[in-house]
Amino acid sequence: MAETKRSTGRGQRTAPAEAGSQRRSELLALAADLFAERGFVVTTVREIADAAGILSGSLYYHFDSKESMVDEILREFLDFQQRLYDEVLREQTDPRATLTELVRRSFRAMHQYRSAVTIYQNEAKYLQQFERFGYLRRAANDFERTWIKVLQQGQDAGVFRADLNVKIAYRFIRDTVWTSVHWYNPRGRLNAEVIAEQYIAILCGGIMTGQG
Amino acid sequence: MAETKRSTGRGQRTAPAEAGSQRRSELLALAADLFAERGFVVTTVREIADAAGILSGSLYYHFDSKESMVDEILREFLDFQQRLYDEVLREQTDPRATLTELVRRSFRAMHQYRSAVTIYQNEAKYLQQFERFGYLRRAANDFERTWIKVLQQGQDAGVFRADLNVKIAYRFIRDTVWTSVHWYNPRGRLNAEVIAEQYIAILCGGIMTGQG
Amino acid sequence: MAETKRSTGRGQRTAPAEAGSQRRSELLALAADLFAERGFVVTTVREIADAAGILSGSLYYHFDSKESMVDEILREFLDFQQRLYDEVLREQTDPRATLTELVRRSFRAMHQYRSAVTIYQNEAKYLQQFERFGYLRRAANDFERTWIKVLQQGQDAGVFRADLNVKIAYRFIRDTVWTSVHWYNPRGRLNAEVIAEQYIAILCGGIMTGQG
Amino acid sequence: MAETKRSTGRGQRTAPAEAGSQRRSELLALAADLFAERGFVVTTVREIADAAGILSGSLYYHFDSKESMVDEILREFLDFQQRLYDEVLREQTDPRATLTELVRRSFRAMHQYRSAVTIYQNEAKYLQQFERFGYLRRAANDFERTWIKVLQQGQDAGVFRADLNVKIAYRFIRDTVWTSVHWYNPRGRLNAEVIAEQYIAILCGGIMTGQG
DNA sequence: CATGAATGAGGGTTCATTCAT
DNA sequence: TATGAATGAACCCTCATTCAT
Repeated sequence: MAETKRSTGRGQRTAPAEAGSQRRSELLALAADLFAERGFVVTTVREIADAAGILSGSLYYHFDSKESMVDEILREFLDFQQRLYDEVLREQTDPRATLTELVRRSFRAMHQYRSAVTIYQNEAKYLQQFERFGYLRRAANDFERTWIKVLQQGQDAGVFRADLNVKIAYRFIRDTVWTSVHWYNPRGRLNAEVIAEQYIAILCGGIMTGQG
Repeated sequence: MAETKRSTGRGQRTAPAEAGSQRRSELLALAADLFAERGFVVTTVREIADAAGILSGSLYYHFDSKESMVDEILREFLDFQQRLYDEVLREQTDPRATLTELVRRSFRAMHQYRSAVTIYQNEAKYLQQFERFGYLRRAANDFERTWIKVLQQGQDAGVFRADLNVKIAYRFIRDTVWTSVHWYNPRGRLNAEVIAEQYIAILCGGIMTGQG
Repeated sequence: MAETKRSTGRGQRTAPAEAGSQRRSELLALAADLFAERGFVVTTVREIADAAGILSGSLYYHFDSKESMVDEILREFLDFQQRLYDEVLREQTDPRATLTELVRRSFRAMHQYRSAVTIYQNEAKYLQQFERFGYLRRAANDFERTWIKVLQQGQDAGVFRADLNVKIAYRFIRDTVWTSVHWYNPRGRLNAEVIAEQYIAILCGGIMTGQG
Repeated sequence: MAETKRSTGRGQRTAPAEAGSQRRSELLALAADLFAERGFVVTTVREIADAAGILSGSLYYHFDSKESMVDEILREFLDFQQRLYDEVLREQTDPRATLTELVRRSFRAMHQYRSAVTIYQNEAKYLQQFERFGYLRRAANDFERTWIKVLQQGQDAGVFRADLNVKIAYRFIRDTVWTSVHWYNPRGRLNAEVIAEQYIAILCGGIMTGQG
């Protein structure tokens, strides 16, 4: 029953175990991998529990809901991402350096938070429809503003081509960079740094030699 | 779903209604829009039926299963895409022209088969795990071979930069082009042609002016 | 998941079968008996389904939730009760006659809506805590006002003893009358009419001044 | 609950802590309040533990089960009630005095064992179905016999009206008196004594022949 | 072509209870 | 005495699918 079930109006019932617990982190990592690999909706709490070697009900000792698991996974990544962007913007002033550095660090983030990034890519649209995940949209908007500002400044400074629509260029870069998480293999030959440099090369100079 | 859920193994009863029927196409279009908008797993047959103004059970007069609906949707798009690529390869010989034409027509396909493309982007990985959808993987491989060949030929001919890893370049282009379906608005200011040309511009020449 | 489960924001999803259906009424009667006999919380949807000879999931073709079943059961009874009271107030003007008639018809209602009355007695307090059932409190207040007005008028007219606190008297009567549903046996020797007359006898002999 | 849910049949391990312990009583009082306020089934052991500032598992050091908590609560009240009735019957011989005294002391008991009385009213029917609580039925029967005897004696003596069915009259009184616990507010204006006297007034005025 | 009613498997979640520490 | 983590059974509900009419 939607209504008569939970909302007894008694207390908050925050996540049972403290937010910092060891076990929590382990379980969260497991869940993140499954959500990334198979999809949030399709992954069952029983699968997560199986992966952890416990029963599904036991997960609820640590978490309020399956929902709150993704929530925690995504928030952590988004916070990290936010700090990372802030850092770059503080350190760099040159538009080109800023842009390449944003790309480089995005790839590094992708390497570090691989599952979270995948989940973000795949599930954000679905999750956004629920109030609880409104922050996903806000974060996306913040990131967009950051990139667009850099691109605009570079264009104004004559560093980036004037014939480019910054909005399109932004999407071009964003999609290109972040979608790679879908095939990026952290243990493969093509590590994050290599890919980043290749992407930067194409972005900055295109694929043509100039003599086509 | 016969395969993804029940897997009764009872063999494929042919779809009750003729494959070409009018009503079928309408229902398929409705389903495609919902699958694209909300996701295949999350879209219920009842939602599709609601959209069509009938009851969910009635859908089974037209289709074997929810599964067979996506199947049909994806096959149609993939066939189209195949023909389109064949065409380009027949018409063009110049690597640069081939590449730009592939991009251009991809955008055109995206415009025409918007829902199908979205579904393909979002659900292929999920659907591939079922035998019935093995052709998705095969199609992806075919497309990859096509692009890679073009890129390789261009690189061999000195038209495309030699320092690029063709595999990475391929993925770069593929992701960049096809992911745009997620935000492409067929009724927006930025129509498919405009975006295509901007993408081609970035791809070929990069975003730098050369004086950065 | 509380949030990601239902609220897709698509359409109302009103009770699947029309409100007036035959089968609905049968199922509702079954549910009412169980809710009355065993308690709302303790009665499982499987028990209801078992009683109806179907599977628990099938109940959801007819009803949105277990909650909506009680809702319907209670509303129907409350509406009836409301009409019944209105009728008495329209027909009678003499306080004593009004009061005895209210008692008589309450017993008749109890006979007719036995399960619903029991559910109301037992579960109202629990259900009221949920917004959806706010009308239970409102109905109770309405009924209270009706009785209190009658008692007050009778007291003002010198028909009812002046030393009685009307509020206490009201509760006395209400509890005495309605609680009897807990032991009333519709097929027993003591039928509703007999009990009603006895109760009226006790009540009137008690609250009358002797000169009514 | 060992019996109501698990029924492991493993026999009653004696409660870990001494039956008379201080902490036990505190916990029991807390539990009683919650059981009375929210209902036995609906109250979770976690809620009780929360109220006590400990974890739910810790309750099991003090008590065998949730079941054994109500058990203890109800037994204590029932014992008290039994002694109280015995007392009245020893002290009084006049039917009218006996009856009014029974009412008076019932209200006093209600005041003192408010939560226990509420629980008894609300949950006896549910709990009786479990063997362990068979004594609830026996106690109810004992009480009934007591009242009926008094009523019968009064009727035989010509003190109570002859046209009353003693069984109905008993139920009338019992329900009227005990149900008031549902709205009785120990800190309200209408204290137990006031209500008792009003109830006695109504009752006696009604059931007396006038020549008592 | 469509309805109405059902199936049956599974999903997320709850909760009394256990037990090693 | 209490904690922390888990168990396991049950619960409400969803949904693709079936089928007689």
